[in-house]
Order: sequence, then structure tokens, then C-alpha cells
Amino acid sequence: MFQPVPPELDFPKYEQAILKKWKEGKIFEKSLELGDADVPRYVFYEGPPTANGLPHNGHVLTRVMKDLFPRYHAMRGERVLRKGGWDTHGLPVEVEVEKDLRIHGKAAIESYGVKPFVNRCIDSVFRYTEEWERLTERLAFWVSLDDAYVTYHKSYVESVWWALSQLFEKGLLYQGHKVVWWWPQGGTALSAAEVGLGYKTVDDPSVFAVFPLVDEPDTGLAIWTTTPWTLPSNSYAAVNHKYDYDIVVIGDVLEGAKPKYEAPTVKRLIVASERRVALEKSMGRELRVERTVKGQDLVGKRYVPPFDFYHKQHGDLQVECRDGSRAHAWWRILAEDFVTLGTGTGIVHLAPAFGEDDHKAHRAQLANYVDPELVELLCAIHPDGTFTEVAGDYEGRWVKEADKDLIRELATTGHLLASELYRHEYPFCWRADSDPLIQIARPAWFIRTTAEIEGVLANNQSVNWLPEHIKDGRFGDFLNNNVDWALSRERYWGTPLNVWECSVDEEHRHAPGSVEAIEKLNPDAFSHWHAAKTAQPELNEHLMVHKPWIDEVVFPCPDCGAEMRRVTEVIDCWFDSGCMPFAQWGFPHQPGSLEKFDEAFPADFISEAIDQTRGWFYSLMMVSSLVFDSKTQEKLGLSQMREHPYPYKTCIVLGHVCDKEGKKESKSRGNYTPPGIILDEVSMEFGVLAEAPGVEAKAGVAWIARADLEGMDLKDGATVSVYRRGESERLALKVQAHKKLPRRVVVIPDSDIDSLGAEVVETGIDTRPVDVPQCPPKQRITLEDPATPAPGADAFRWFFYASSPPWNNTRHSLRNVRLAQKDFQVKLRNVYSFFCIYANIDGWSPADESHRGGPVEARNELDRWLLSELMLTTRKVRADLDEYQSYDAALRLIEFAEGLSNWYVRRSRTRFWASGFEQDKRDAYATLYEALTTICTLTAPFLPFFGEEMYQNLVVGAGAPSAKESVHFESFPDVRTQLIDEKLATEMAAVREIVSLGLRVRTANRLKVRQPLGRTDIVFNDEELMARVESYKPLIAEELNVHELVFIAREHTGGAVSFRLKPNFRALGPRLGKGVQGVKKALAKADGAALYAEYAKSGSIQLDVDGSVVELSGEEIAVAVEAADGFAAETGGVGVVVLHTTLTESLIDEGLLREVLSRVQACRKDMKLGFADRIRLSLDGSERILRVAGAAESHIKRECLVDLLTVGAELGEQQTLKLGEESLRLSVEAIFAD
RNA sequence: GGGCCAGUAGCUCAGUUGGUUAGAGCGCACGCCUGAUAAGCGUGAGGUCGGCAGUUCAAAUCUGCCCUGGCCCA
Repeated sequence: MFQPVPPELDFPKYEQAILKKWKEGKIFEKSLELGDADVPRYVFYEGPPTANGLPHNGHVLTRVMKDLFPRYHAMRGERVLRKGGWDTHGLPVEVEVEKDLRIHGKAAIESYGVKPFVNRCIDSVFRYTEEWERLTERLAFWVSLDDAYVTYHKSYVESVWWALSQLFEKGLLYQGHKVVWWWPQGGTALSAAEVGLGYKTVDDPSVFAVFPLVDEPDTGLAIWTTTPWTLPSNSYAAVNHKYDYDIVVIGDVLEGAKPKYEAPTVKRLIVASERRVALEKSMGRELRVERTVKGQDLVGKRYVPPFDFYHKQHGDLQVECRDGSRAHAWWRILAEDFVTLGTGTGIVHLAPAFGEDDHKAHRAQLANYVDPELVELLCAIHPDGTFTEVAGDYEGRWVKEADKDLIRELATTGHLLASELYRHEYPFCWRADSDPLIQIARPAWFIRTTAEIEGVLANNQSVNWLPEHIKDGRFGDFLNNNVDWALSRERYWGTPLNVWECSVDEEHRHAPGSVEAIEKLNPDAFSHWHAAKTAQPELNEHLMVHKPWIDEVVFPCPDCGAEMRRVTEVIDCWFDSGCMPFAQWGFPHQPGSLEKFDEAFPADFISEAIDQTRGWFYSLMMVSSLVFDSKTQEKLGLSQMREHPYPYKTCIVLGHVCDKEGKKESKSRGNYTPPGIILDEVSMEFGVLAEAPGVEAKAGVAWIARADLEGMDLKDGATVSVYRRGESERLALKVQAHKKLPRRVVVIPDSDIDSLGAEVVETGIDTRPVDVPQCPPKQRITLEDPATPAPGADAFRWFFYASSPPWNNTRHSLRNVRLAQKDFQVKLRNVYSFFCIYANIDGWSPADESHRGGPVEARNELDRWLLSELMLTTRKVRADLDEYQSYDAALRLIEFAEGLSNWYVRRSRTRFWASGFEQDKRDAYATLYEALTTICTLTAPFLPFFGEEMYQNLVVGAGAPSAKESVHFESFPDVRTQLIDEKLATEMAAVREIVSLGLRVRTANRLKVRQPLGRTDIVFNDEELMARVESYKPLIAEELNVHELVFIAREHTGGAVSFRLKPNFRALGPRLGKGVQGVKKALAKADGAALYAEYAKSGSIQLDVDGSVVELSGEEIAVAVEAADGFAAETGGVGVVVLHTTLTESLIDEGLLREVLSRVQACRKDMKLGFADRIRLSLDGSERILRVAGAAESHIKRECLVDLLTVGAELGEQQTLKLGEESLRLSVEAIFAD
């Protein structure tokens, strides 16, 4: 016996039961041990998530994709590595702790104390671990969390150190400057994300100034800036070599203009031709073009900066270049691509200390010099935002405040062309929003990635990127524009940079790769740590290698013996994650780590969202490329040399999860649905309101925003269960959308608020969606859909596999998830349920020898067709999964489920309810059973729960001899090519088309399928196909409910069809070119029948096209038959289906009988009788009914499981029905077995 | 502002090296079926292929510009 499939669709419930079973049976753990030690490895790397934020739908997508392929490969018999991992370092952790402590800024952290601060960081890292683990388990993402790597662990940190010391030894680690967004008052740099939070629209001074040329003091460069305070630190001017520049003479004041300033001391200006008019307008003076030059011609010219603080000292400094020439260090014109014509003058003032582009240009100059050290970075500003002593009178003044005076000085020295206010977006500190941020160059450590970029480019080329455009698009572009990796961060919580500097000569540097290496230099290096740990045993052991404890580690300089101290910085946490291929094993320090690394490098497969392109995808590739060059590989003693690609072979780049409007889900916008609404129950939390502007509470009604209503996939007026989390009181209210309500608030009557023990939310109508979970518990209530269970984890997974390719952005909503589920899982489940019902009725068992199906070649067409489709599906799904094309695989599975349900089961039903146990019935069971068991294995990597459920019932529970403990221990179905019959597939497709055409004719002519017809003609386009479909005649006749079916080749047709000849453009186009249009017209005008006759006779036709004769061969034309007017007929690709619609009296009788049977069956259904229950039936009615029913008594008894039939007498409760002209009275009584 | 991706029916997506009536599923409408039944099936209506130019005998497909959304970077 099979377990009957429950009628209600409560997938979360079934999935929980399976989760329990897996846990009890240790199924996941066992799956890791499957296969012998020498089977092929399949390596998956887990991109570590951070557990100090809550998981969202985007994480569901990643987990789901990461799970599919390892499952597939495990079922292919490979040993799959699925080690979990957690990313634990970095600014976000610090920010969270700052929030908790209600402090902000480095000064505040220092005064709070770095030790307790870092202690809190390490505690906060796993704040939401429980939620993450729950989600991971709930989605059936099989990953080993027990031995997950953790980036702050000592062994991990030491691996990172090892990598850095390798880079240090190779000369790839160096100190330089990096331009950052800086908060001067707070003394800290801000991350890009923080900067993005603080943009405000402000009016800044916008200044046009002039830089006179050295060689032509009468001529000056017109430049433009919105940060006058950077002018004292000016180092270069930049033009774009492609643009035209005008040399203009400063003329008279323009009519109506009133220039604020005197004309400058220079007579001529240089300005980009396209910006001349704008400058003219700003200056209010005529600028007459004297001549025009290319930007390229200006490059190299020297100028005098407007402030001479640096110039008076260094004005003539020259340096030696690598090519042997000499160059002036500063104040000359460069060519830079970032110079644009959107604003300004087309000439940009560069202050490398205060701009990213400026600094990049500066570094490019330095790279030309023999001794770059000779050229310092000009910076007249302290990190606190005040001028240094270099700036003379300005010393000590705050930059923004000094702007006015600087402008005034420019005016008095004749350097000012114009000044005005400029409105733009400018970033401010997001915590102290009156403090503007400035860009400033800070000392920083870099990895010289540019030195090895060629190798990385080659590595990239060999990666299998999905989608492919990432390779030469986003990722390739990023690599092509590679700049050195700014590694260091002036923060607290991160892997400490393992560079120690000598206190006597800071050129003496050392980068030890482990604690052991440090202790070799100084056995007592960590004694302070051990003392601290003894005094405070609860200190996390891993803090040993973290700030501030690590800062106290000193050792003697190997070069001179003086004391060495560590630099203060920590490193970019992206470098941590980039080290995971080896750091996850603690390689090379941990015992056994070499073997483990050797076995799992590189990864076969990784996958993350597209924003990781410059994140993890980059850091992984860069770190491995730099660390594991062939020399190093040799030294390490790996079992074999790794060629590109490494550290990953295939990378699926995922799109983002958006709402159903295609907008990115965001918590603040409130268009965010927590995963629970899909996985567990359809419910949402709301802030409580008793009224809102324009919204009055109404008894029995809960008003919410339409977006929320749709978010829960509810219709207006649906009943919802309303309650407070954790309280038992529940109300049933009708939910209604209200236009005037924002998301995540609900308006209910006061009385309901009282009975729930709730209260109105403090923040009222302004409550933001993101605030609701933080509101006091009494101020929020939950609305739950009590009628419809959530779709569950399999549905969520399937949605991501089947709704679009994973690299597309996904439009996610409960409704869309349900639709996708209905399309496949529910359809499949119905078939599965159908099978269980009848197999149980018949007692069919896969373990019973006598129930076996016959040889496949002896089974009927439907069986052979289904098994062939099954194998074609298996073949396609395997090929797709091998190529990581999950979406294509899902589409093929859907197609199979469709054919299985819509065609195979529908056409085979009578075979299952035939009496007895003939071979045909055994074949039907065997075929359907085989299809279901194969499909459940095929589906298992996609729908691990449902696959398991079917498997447990159909295979394990039924005692099938080869049953495994779990479907996930099965091997992925093989393609049995002998079952594939492509011809059969074409034939069946033709049959299905013919049936479809026939039904279309019936619909068009209002002929119910229940009414039998006498005859149907089918005119075939293809005579060969006609012959092959001959054997399906009974099937077609039954499906169309006609007595006689006549197949006709198109040559022998009568008047019901006409012929149409069309050009085959693909063949004709190349031969005739323009002529094809003429042929098209001529063919359309010509007499189809005559042309066809000619074609049928000679295989080609002569066509008169505008007076000349064109010969068209058979390949150059396509012939089709079409239904002629006036016939009940429809046309399709196979040909034409013609129905003979005349109804004879006996046909009408037959139709009536089927009506009667139908009504009786409807009665059985109304009475909720079981499929095998017997009944007592009496029929009465008009004369014709009595005659028809009387003549078919035994037929009725058999079809409707009637034990006692009375025609023409009344019995018990009866109902009267109208059947067209006729009337029918019937009564049905169940007969219960004693 | 720059780069990349996407834009095809109400929704989700297909659409081969350009080939002439642009497809599928869902939803919707109408109908069918009634031994899978809070299921199943059929038919139909829905499209200026984001817009505008261009190349071509022929453009959803190739080119250019623009618009919208997403991401990354300024």
C-alpha cells in the first residue's frame, strides 16, 4: 500500500516532517560519506555571509543556487565538499557595536577603550547566527556549518598572514597614499556606503581662476574648481588630448554684464572650445578666439600656480625620468581622460592630495621617475581639516571657512576670472550632518596587483563565467582598469596587517607569517596576552591575534636588532575572504592542511550575486593568482601543478531579488517580504492605528495598504486572523485595501485594539516599514491568512530555478512563487496522487512479480511515448546541469510534467480503472510508476523535500528492492537510449495537434465533446506522417468523440481544403535579392490550386513575375493546405481537420446517454461517494430519455457502478434536470457494504 | 557623469548564423470534462518586440542615438 496523498496543500507541514526525518536519520552527514575515497571530488566554495545582519530573499537565491549543483554532483557519485564559512571582520561589525554603545567615531571608540570595544565586536559577530542556521536548514541548503571556517579565528588569521608575508617577500606589498572620504572633525575615513548616506544639496563657491603660462606670461589656463581650498596644494593642470582648445583674447565687458572682478593680469586665456561661451558668460567679458589648438599640443607646458606657498620653494625642481630625460616635477599640463566638458573650462586643476583622479594621475607621473621618492605629495592641509604652516597666514584655519579669503586673494592678485555659487550634491558625515567630508590622501598599504595583472587577465579568460558577458564585460573591464589594491584600513576590528617596522630605521620591515614565526624572533612576544588571558579566562582565545593585543607584540629587528613594532592598521576584509581557499584549512600551518588544500583547489563551482564582482570574485582570483604562482606551487609540494583557472572554474553571477515591480527589495521602502512568508506562514506584522488621515475604522474590517494586501496574495474582503505575537487572543477580520495608508500599518476599531490588548503605535501614520519590528510588542499586530498555507521551501527554490535564468533580476512575490509552484510541483503532485489512489484500489505493488509491466517495445504507444519523453528529459536535464544551466533544466522538467499530466494520464485513465489485471493495465501501472520514480530522483536536487516525500512513499515504503534510505543517496537517473524514440515523439506531437484542431472546430461550431459526431476527415500535408499516425486513429477518434476517422493525403482531397504556396525566403532571398518581393506578390495573386497541380506533377513551378518567368524549385516554395470557407474545419501545421457536423437521430441518442451518465456521476460526486462505492439508481423522465436509458441499462450499470437500476420508476429523493429539450429525473442512493 | 546588464502579451519568460502570420506557461474570458474532483481539459482575446533613426530584398535579431529599471564605479 502507498500512503494516500493528503488533499490539502500544506507544504510547510510536510517539509517539517521530512526535516525531522533527515535530522533523526543523520541523512546529510551520511551523504558526505557516500562513495569510496577514490571517487572524483566536486569542490564548492562557500562565499562567507556575515551573520551580524538578518538573512533576506537575496540570500535565499544564493543558498538555493549553491545547493543545486553540489546535490546534483553528489547524485552523480562524486564526493562533494561543502564547508561552510562566516565573514566576521570589517566596518559593518564596528558600526553595529557603535550603534549599541551609542557612540560614533574613532575618538569615541578610543575613549571607550579599544579592548572592550573589540571584545564587543567579537560577540556581535554571530548576533543572528540562529536565524541564518534556521534559514539554511529550512531551505535544505546542505552545507557543513559545524566545521565552518570563521575569518577571525587564529588559524584563519595566520593563513592570511602567511599570504601577506608571501606577497611581502615578492615585493608586492608597499606603502603609499590613498585618497579617501575623510571626516576631519572625527579623524576617520568613511566607507563608500557611509558616504552615500550623507549627501546633501548645498551651494558651494565655484571659482574660475587663471594659471599663467611660464613661457607666455600673457596667456593663462582658465580652470574651474568648487574647492578653492585645494588651490594652494595645486600640482598639475590636466586637459583632454582629444578636445579642441581656444586661445582667446580677453575683450570688453559684454553688453548688460556687470563683472564682479577686474580683468585678470593675463591678456589671453586657454579654454576648451566647447566651454568658451559658458566662460564668457560667467566672466561677463567677451572672449575673442585667436586660434584653436588640440589638447595634445598643450601637454607639457609649464604654468605658475596662483598661490606660491610651494612654488616659491620648488618652482624649478626637475627629476630624472626612466627614459633618461628630465622633467619638471610640478606645475605642468598633463593629458587625462577623466577631463570632460560637462562643466568648468575643460582644464582641470589637480591637487593629488585631495582627489582620486588627481592622485592617480600623480602616481602615473611618479611611475616615470627613476627616484619617485624625490617628489613629495603637496598637501597644505592637516588631517583635522586646517591649513599647515606651509600656507602662511592661513595656517590653522578650517578649509571651508578659508574659502572666502582665498577667493579674495585670487582677486587681488589678478588670478580670478569669476566666482559664483554652485548648487550640487556634496557628502556630509552621516552622523554629524553639519560636518562636510573632504577627500584627502592618507598613508596606506597597497598590494601591487598591477605588477601581475597579465597573469590575472589570462586566469580570467579561462574561467567559465555565467552569464558569459561578465568575463569581458564587468569583470574583464574591472581587471583592465586595475589599480593597486589599497589593503589597509585605519580601524580596529579586522585582520591586523602583519608588518612590523624597526624603531630605528623604518626601512627595516618584517612580515612574519604566523604566531610561531613571531615567537621564534621573540619567545616572550605574546606573554602580555597570556597574562591577560590568565587574568580574564573568558577572553576569546582568538583575540590573541587581534588589535589591540597584537599591537603590544614586539621583537628585535633582524637587520639591526632594534625593537620592531607593528604598523597600526588592519586590512580590508575582502582580502580575508579572498584567502578562503587555503585559510579555511588553516593552510599551511595546521597539521594536515596541505592535503586538504591540495584536494580542494581550485573550486569547481562558486556562486554569488553580481555585486561580488569587485568583491569576492575579485579578491579570490587576485589573492590566488598572486600567491600561487608556479614557483610557489612547486615549493609547496602540491600533488600536481594547477593551471588556470584558479581558484574557481565556474562562477554563476546571480542577479538581484526585486519586488514585483522590478524595484530592488529594501527594508526602508518596505517592499521587502521576509522569507518566512514563503517558507512558513502567510503573515505580516503591522503597526496598530485606530484611525489615519482620511481613513476611518470600520467594525469587522482591517484596513491596510494595497501593496501589503497583494504582498500576502489576498483579495479585498478576505478573512484574516489578527493577533499579537505570543498572545492567544485571535480576531477574524475582513481585510480591505485603503488608498491612503502607507505600508505596514493597519487601521482597526478601538474595540478590537482593546480586545487584543494592543495599543496605538507611537509614531502613528509616519511609522516606517523598517520600524515596525522594533516597535513595542503591544503596538504591533500580526495579520495572517488562515485559509492558505505558505508555499514552502521547495516552492521558493523552484521559483528561483524556474522563473528566469539566475543572472536576471527576479521579480519576487508570494503570488509569483505560488504560480511557479502550481506549474510544476502541484501538477506533479496531482499525478502522484492519482497514481496512489488507483494503485491502492488495485493493490498494485512494485515488489509484486505478477504486477510487472511487459517489455517496453510491447507496450502501447502512450507508454512508449512517455518513457521516451522521460529519457529525453533525463538527457536534457543532465546536459543542462553539467553546463550549469539550471533554468533550461527546469523548463524541460515542466514540459515533462505537462505531458505527463495533460496527455499521458488523461489518455490513460480508462486503463487504470479497467476491471481485472490484464497486461495492459500492468503496463500502465509499471509505466507511470517508472515515470514517477524517475522524475522524483531527477527532481530531488531541485525539490529536495518533495523528491524525498515521493521517494519515501513510492520506493522505500513500497519495499522496492533497490531502495536507498533517502532519495539523496540515489544516483542521478541514467539515460537509457534504447527507450528514446524520436519518431514516436513527432507522431505524438502530430496527434496532439490534430486533437487540438478538432477541439477548436467543435468550440467554433458549439458542438460539445459529449455529443458524438459521425465522421472527421484529416487532410495531411505530409503523406509519410499520415501513414505513421494511422495507428493512433482510435485514440484521436475517442478524444474527439467521432465514429469514423478518415485520413486523406493532400493530393486526394476534395473541396474542403484549398492550397497556398508561399516563398521560402531563406532559400530564395540569396538567389533573387530584391526579386523576392515580386515572387511573394505573384504567389499570393496566383491560383493556388493550379499552381499546386503543377507543383505536384513536376516538383517545381513556373511563375510569371511582372512579365518575366521565374522558375521556382521545390525547396524554394512551401505548400500548405488550408480549410476552405464554408466547412467546419481548422488548419494547422499537420494539415486540416474537417468535422462532419450533421447529427442523425441515433447520434443524438448517444449524446443523450452520455448526458445521463454525466448527471449520475455528478450526483455521485455531490454525495461525496468513494471511487469504488456502489449505488442504487432510478431514472425517469421524458419518453426519449426512457428509451435511451432503457436500451443501455447494462452500460449504465457498469459505468456508474450501479447495483440496482430502475428505469421509469421513482425511488427516494429525486432531482429533476433539463437536458436540452428533454427532462430527466433521477435518484441515487449509496449501498453500503455490510 | 562613466561602464555593464535588462526592456517582447496583464504577469514570468522563449525567440537559432537577420528569412516575412513573433511563441510558451500563468492570469483573464468563454466553454468542456466529471472514476485525479477545493482537481483535470480545451478554445479565445491580448503585442507599434522601450522609442527614434539607419543598414538590408528582408530587422525582435545588426549599427547609432535616446528613454526606463537594476548593478557597479565616479
